[in-house]
Formats: sequence, C-alpha cells, structure tokens
Amino acid sequence: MTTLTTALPAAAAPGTEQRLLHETVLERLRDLIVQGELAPDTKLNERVLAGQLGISRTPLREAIKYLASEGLVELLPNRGARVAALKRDKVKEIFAVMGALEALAGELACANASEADIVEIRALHYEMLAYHARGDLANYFRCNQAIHMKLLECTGNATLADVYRGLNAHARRARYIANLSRERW
Amino acid sequence: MTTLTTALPAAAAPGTEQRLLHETVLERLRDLIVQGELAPDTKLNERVLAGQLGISRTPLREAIKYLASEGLVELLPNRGARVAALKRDKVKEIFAVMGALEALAGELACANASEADIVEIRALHYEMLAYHARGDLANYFRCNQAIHMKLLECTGNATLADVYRGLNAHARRARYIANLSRERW
DNA sequence: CTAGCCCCGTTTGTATACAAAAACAAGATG
DNA sequence: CATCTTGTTTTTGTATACAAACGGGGCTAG
Repeated sequence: MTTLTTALPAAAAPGTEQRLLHETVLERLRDLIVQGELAPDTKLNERVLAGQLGISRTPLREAIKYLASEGLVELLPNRGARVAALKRDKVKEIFAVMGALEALAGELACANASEADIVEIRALHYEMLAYHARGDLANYFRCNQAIHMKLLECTGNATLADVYRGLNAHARRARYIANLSRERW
Repeated sequence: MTTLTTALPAAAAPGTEQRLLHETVLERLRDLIVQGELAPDTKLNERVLAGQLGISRTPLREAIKYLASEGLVELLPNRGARVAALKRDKVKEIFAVMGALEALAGELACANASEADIVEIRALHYEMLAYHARGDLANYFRCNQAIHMKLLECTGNATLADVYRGLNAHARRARYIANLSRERW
C-alpha cells in the first residue's frame, strides 16, 4: 500500500473560490480510491487517515459518507468503512448500465447538438483513432473520455451526465486496478 | 410547512439489527424531502433540525452529506444546505434517464427471468390494470412500483437497481409535490 | 491442550465546544 | 437620503472530548 505522504494544502491559492474542507478531502479520497492507491477492501481507519490528511475526523467522516453514497466505500455498522470491493460481476453490471446511458446520450446528442459540437466530436474521434493506431493507450482513453463528456454535454441532460459520471468513476477504478495488477506481474 | 413533531425513537425495538443513528436520520430526512414535508428550497438549519430530531449536529451533518450525493439537497458553501429545487426540466431529465434504464431492465429481465417471475409480473400487471380501471391512483402507483422493482430484481443487476432507486426517489418526490400543490388549490 | 470467558485496548459513534464566516442592523458620513 | 462601514448576532465549519461497541490476549476450568 502506498504511504499517502501528501498532506492537504494548508492555505488555498489566491483566486480560490471558497472550498470547504470536507470537499477537498472528498476529492482527494475519491482519487485515492479510483486510482487504486487505496486498495479494495482496505479498512479506513479514521484516526490514521485524518492524521495523514492533516485534518480532524469530523470532515473526514462527512466525506466518507458522501463516498458511501457513490458506492466507492462500504459502511460497516460500528466498524467504520472500507474501500468497496471491485468484483468482476459488479464491473460488468456497471458497464451494462453505462451502455444504456450512452445509448440515450447518443440519441439526445443527435437531436440537440449544434454543428460546432458535431465538428468537435468528429475531431476528437479522429484524434482518438490516431492514438489508438499508435498504441498510446493513455491518450486514447483520455480522448475517449473527452468524447463521452462532450456528448453528455450536448444532450443538455445534466442528470444523465451526473449519473454517468458516478458510474464512470467506478469504471475508471476498474481500469486502474486492472493496470496495477498487470504491472505487478 | 409541517411542524415535524415526531422525534426519533429513543430505543430500538427488540430484534433490531444495529441501526446507526445517522442512518436512521438519513431515512427520516429522505422521507421528509420526498414526501414534500420539507419543501424545495427550504434552508436546513442544523441546530433547529437537530433539535427537532432529538440528536446532535454531527450525525445530522453526515446524513445531509449523503443526501447531497443523492441530489436531494444542495450544499451551499459556508451557508449550509437546502432542499434541492425541483424544476420542471430536471424532472423531465430524470424521467428520460429512468426510461433508458427501464428499457435495459426490460431486456435483461426477459433474458433472466424465471417462469415464476414472469407469472408474478403478469399478475401484478393485471392487478395494476384493475386499480387503474377503478381510478385507485394510490394502489395503481404502488402496483406500478412493485412491477418495476420486481423487474429490476429479475435483471440480476444490482447496480442498475441502485441507480434506478436513486432516480426513483426524485420521481416520487415530483409526484408528491404535484399532488400537494394540486390539493392545495 | 483446548475451549470458553473476562478484562482491557482500540476504534467507532455521538455530543459538545470553539473558531471563522456570513447575515443583519444601526449609525455615521458623504 | 442613500450608502458605506462597523459591530453584533446567528450559523456554519472544524476540532476535541466522551461513551459505547468491537477485537484480542490472557487466564482459568475442563
């Protein structure tokens, strides 16, 4: 397990819009989980985590509750929280749902997109193909994500985008985890 | 606005599985919001709410964060939280997404459902039609929901069910609110 | 030697206390 | 008279303190 040396920035940079502590913590924790630095099934010890992040338990607990709602952590009664397991079946479920959402996004985007949007998407698409051809996986995925996000934006359906993003966090996590275990061997 | 007289039960009934306080609060708050007893745009004063529920602010805040993730409340930086507004467009968005999910659920259910499941669903369907014919809206909706839940169960896709339930809370809220404002006039 | 039980340390759950930020109001000043 | 300022009060955000529940280790009895 990684050591989590990075404490949160004590003071916000100038021009920073009022970021709440638990929200900063939230993003940080989410990244740690999605990128696999906090491995599945890891028990989240509140005292330790709070210490590592340089905050007290209260905002940490609030962030954990939020993550629990997103499904990235599981709450165990009287035993705190642990990073959600990532079973193969679960990932398949997630992709199935994302597929349905993408289908809807495609429909809506077709109906709503402006000419400029379409041009942009097409450009991204070719860019993606280029990365694919070169075997540049990282940029390929980045492009792919960009296309999906652009599409979601074109749908004009913020709810759809929100739900998709939530599931996408899990999907990204699955990819990270897969990469990690591949590199490890 | 209703007065929220009901405090939480002090002691759990026998046979109760270890319910955490913030979870009890969570369900209660969610119900209050969904059923319209906490109107849209209502500011959630933590001290007052905590007092009415007979708890301290800490578990209340945790519940609020969870609800924020579900989209039922909005967090205002340094200004607490308020019940999410329920704009017409938002409701349309939600129904669009639910539609897509139902389509997927239908497909999967067809593939996975046992004979018994199908019989059950058909029975529920006719029951629903009966209520519809009698104009018994309440039972009609109850039946309708039961069918959807049964379908989701048949899909064997727990993620799909979770996402659907989250959106369904919003949909139910929309119906409650609509009914409220109709009765009011 | 093993199984059961009790005590104690650790960890979570909840409450309270303290600090900072924002809303509000009154007063001075242009 | 309007407006800016400033002081006060309320409310949120964070930290700490206290209580209950879980887990483990050692002890005793069989």
